[in-house]
Amino acid sequence: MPRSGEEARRRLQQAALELYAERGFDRTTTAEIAARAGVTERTFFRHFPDKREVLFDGEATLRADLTASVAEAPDGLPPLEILLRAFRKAGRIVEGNRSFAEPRLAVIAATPALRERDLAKAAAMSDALAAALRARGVADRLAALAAHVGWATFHHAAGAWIEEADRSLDEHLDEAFADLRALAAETGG
Amino acid sequence: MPRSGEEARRRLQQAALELYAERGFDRTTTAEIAARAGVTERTFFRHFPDKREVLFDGEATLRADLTASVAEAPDGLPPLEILLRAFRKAGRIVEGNRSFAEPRLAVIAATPALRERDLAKAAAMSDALAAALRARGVADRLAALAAHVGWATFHHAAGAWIEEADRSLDEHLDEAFADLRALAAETGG
DNA sequence: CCGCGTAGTGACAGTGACTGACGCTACGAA
DNA sequence: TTCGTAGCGTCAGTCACTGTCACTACGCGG
Repeated sequence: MPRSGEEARRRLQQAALELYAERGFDRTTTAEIAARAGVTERTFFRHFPDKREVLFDGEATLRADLTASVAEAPDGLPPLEILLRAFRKAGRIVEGNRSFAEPRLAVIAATPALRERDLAKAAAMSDALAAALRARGVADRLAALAAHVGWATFHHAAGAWIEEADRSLDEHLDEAFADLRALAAETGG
Repeated sequence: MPRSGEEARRRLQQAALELYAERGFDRTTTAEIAARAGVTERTFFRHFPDKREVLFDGEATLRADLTASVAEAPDGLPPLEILLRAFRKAGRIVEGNRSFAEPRLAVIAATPALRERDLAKAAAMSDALAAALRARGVADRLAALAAHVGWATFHHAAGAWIEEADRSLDEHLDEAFADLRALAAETGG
């Protein structure tokens, strides 16, 4: 069949997303995904380590992009501002994949096993962002906290963007970070 | 009353923990766990929904205890203070299970699949604590934030308590929450 | 134009997690 | 004693995932 393995990879992702959305994650077999993509089950596992990972393929690239942005940010900015700029830049790529991101989020929300994987990815992302901040001289615990809260805020903004189609991801990002600042300004009680 | 299948359940947990620690999680089969516990593999899955869950059996009880403590706390206390008191009370039970908790943490830290489950349990715990706080009238987003941060702090204190045997869990809890207050008092940078 | 290495794949066998169904047995209540 | 039932054993089956080998289409140097 086709010489480029990248082609089969994309077909597998598309087929998996469709089937997960149609029948649900648990009632979809990897053999069915492979069949719809026009390959064998064995090829599925050559491209993806397991049945869940097929929905999280972009995470490694996104993580690399974000940490690179953090590293390149101008000096003198507070941690959350550095992160917001990185999110805005990466958001352009995310915004182009809306037709994939939308059903993807719905499927993840409906499947405990996928929510679990999503949490693990979020943790890995937080760790990577914290390391990138520390490399810029941000204090240890502050870097961890900023990375954690920052990613959670991005995650939240992305969800809001999916639900509210007519506004841009940037708008949702700005709003979410504004909410965060307001929340932090409250003196608790 | 049931014909004490609770006995088999405890033997299964003990056997699983031992085998995971000896050979590692991936190289332990559920059949081996069952054999060491003196039952069949089928019985393992009657007590636990999957191979991971056998290490997280106390979580539901702990969650119930904590949310009950939150509900019963006196009025007028700030959210984090309510949580700290709940953690102290629940900590007494945790402290009695040190011989189980110690190898358990080591195995979880060494196994990606178990770390994933651990994150999911933490998320469930945060949600439950946030709901308990909201039931007391704590504002929506503040409840979520306090629950999240509070549980993370408890988790951290429990880890420190495992590593440093000679000090009590209460001491570690107080120290962790003191650190948290200091961190919050810093005006960023 | 011709071998020749290699990346992507198909085919097949095998392991192990997990499920459903059925029957047995010990215990407790009537 | 009898009967209901909870816990368990046994067996068969599905499906996620892995190791291995052979094949085929290209890419490259000759």
